[in-house]
Amino acid sequence: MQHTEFNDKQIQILQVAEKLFAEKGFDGASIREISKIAAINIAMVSYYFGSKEKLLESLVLFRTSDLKIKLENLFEETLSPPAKLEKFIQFSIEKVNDHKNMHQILNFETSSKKRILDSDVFTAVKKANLDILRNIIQEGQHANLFKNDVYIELLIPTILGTYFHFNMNKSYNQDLFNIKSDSEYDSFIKNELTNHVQKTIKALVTK
Amino acid sequence: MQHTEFNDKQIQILQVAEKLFAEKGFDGASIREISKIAAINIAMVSYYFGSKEKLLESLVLFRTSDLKIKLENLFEETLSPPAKLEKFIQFSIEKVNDHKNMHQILNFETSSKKRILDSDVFTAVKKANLDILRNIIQEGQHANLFKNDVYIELLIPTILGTYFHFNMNKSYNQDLFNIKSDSEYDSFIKNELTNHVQKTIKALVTK
DNA sequence: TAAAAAATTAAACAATTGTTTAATTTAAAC
DNA sequence: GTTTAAATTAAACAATTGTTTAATTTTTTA
Repeated sequence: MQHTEFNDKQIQILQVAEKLFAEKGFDGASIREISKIAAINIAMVSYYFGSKEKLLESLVLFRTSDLKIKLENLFEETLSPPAKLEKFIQFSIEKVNDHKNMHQILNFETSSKKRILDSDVFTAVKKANLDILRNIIQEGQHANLFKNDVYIELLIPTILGTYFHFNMNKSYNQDLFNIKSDSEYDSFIKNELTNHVQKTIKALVTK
Repeated sequence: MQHTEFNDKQIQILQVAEKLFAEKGFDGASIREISKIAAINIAMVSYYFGSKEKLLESLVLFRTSDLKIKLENLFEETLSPPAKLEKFIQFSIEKVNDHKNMHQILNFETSSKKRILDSDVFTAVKKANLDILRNIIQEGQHANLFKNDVYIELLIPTILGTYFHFNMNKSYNQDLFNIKSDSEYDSFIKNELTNHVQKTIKALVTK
């Protein structure tokens, strides 16, 4: 399946598969369960996608465009480097949180030694985002606002790692921060956590 | 299985299981494969542990003591708060990296909605470590070295999240940082990455 | 409306899964 | 040395897995 043209029923299957793969892992989610929840016959998965593995590949293909964070225009804007940096962090966390199920799947699959996901696309996306951040930092350095010894490549692990770690320990954090609902959790990420990361990175790079 | 007394053969099985669970996930690793690599009969797993799920529980029990980072004495030492903070970060990353397989399993299992791991032990360990960090920060605040508006609870996600994110994108990072071997990767974590996290946290909390 | 294509279904398929059995070997106890 | 317990084995077990079949229904095409 090379093109990204999926019909309604296929999209329905992909959405259920995304949820279950994220919740139970690729091996933990069965086609029968996916079919049941998606309210389709078991054979339809093979009919549409060929196999379970190809279903995963289709899902990745289906979501790939969403993963491409469009931040290029951010660099064009007439904002100060610190303001750009703030926005970069906010948008990054926001985007990743919007597609948390897909990222949960990718985090497992890319570190799993069972299946090899063609990661060229993700590598390209990651490198593109890194370049944007690099431009922001360098612009700030030329403006004499940022330090010159910033390890730019390690900023991304701190920005996204903070988010991922927070999300991977959801129930623990819900207890620790007294967060009761899922929407409240999302709100905490959008406000407190994002703010924390922004402060952290700015403290690190600002002169 | 309540006590932590495992014989040699049991430990052998647990070690292989830990490796395969980490590499392929709990559902992705089969008892037959574990048995084959551990060079034991398939029935021995049931004989010793009861079931595959209980094997996982035993594994968690087996490794739980290792997860308890003994940092209490660190707080006793006559070091400056910044030095203590540095050591806390170094020890934390070191310990987690030493038990990366176990943490890989736990990261997946605790966020999985399929099996519910009794996480009371981990919660206790996490809270104990958080208390140690809290003490260090507060000591630094009293000494007028650290800021007063530090969001202590969010420091851990940044410290460990940076590490986890770096490890979850191993092949990408090996390419990005031109790291060729596994030992070189460990060395990078021990030096560059740890140093980056130390700098980051210190920049955030230092006045 | 008739023919062709696509979609959907229930059933069967073979392979793999975790688990148990019952017999045998090894080790420990007396 | 005999008896008892523990360890180990190959085989069978039932359940679940992903996948395919072949028949049927629905939709599209002409």
